[in-house]
Amino acid sequence: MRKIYDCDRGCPVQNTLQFIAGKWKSVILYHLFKAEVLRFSELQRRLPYVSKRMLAKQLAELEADGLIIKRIYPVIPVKTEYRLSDFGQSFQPVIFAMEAWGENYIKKSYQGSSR
Amino acid sequence: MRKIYDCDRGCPVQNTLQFIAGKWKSVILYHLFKAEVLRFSELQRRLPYVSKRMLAKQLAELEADGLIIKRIYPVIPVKTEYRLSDFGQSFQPVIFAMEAWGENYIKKSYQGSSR
DNA sequence: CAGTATCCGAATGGATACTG
DNA sequence: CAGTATCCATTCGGATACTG
Repeated sequence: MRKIYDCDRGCPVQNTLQFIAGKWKSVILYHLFKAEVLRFSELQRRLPYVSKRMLAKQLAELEADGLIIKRIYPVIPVKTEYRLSDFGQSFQPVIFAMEAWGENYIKKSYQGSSR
Repeated sequence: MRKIYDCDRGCPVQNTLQFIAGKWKSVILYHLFKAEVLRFSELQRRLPYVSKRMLAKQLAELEADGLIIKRIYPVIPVKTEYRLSDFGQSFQPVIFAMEAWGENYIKKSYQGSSR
């Protein structure tokens, strides 16, 4: 993902994936849809299994692709905030479809045998 | 993806991703939604930028997870067919949301400046 | 606080050759 | 045809230490 040479420009799904297929991108977007605004440390708390290094990298890519907006407050210690851009907002149907599937899956898993 | 230790069991999106986050899985599913049944070679033609090795691996994982069904015909040369299982079908809303986003993106890209 | 730099082992994935 | 096996370069990603 991200690289143009491994993306089929004619395939709609590929076009979508080039933006959200990063290892943790969909989850980051999901949390931003839920919370509107999140600081770096708040994202860390929501994704405890993701290293700081990876989180920073995924956020940088999302920002470079224009899905999220980073706001830095020049205070000490530094404070940053991340939120979805309009472009990022446009992925709502995709992320919410994932959420819906996952919620249904969890529900069924608790009711008895999964799938 | 795939590994339990990098999946937050409480996050719906993570639950979904553990099945479809493989590098080419969503695209494979997408083509199976479109075509119903596809042979290995037909999938290769639809994903020319994916190596045979990778395609086989992704298909094996999708089958192991129960999203697709593989049918082997004992003829020479061998013939195999892949199709979605009911479980695989359940991802339709997710895959179609990706398709819809991608189609809209492509349309806008051709109309003028992208995003 | 919010990162970045460096080191380094682990995993990824292409190319090629081989098989029933 | 539909894979699998092997080799090997590249990338990934964790741990740790450092910075404005």
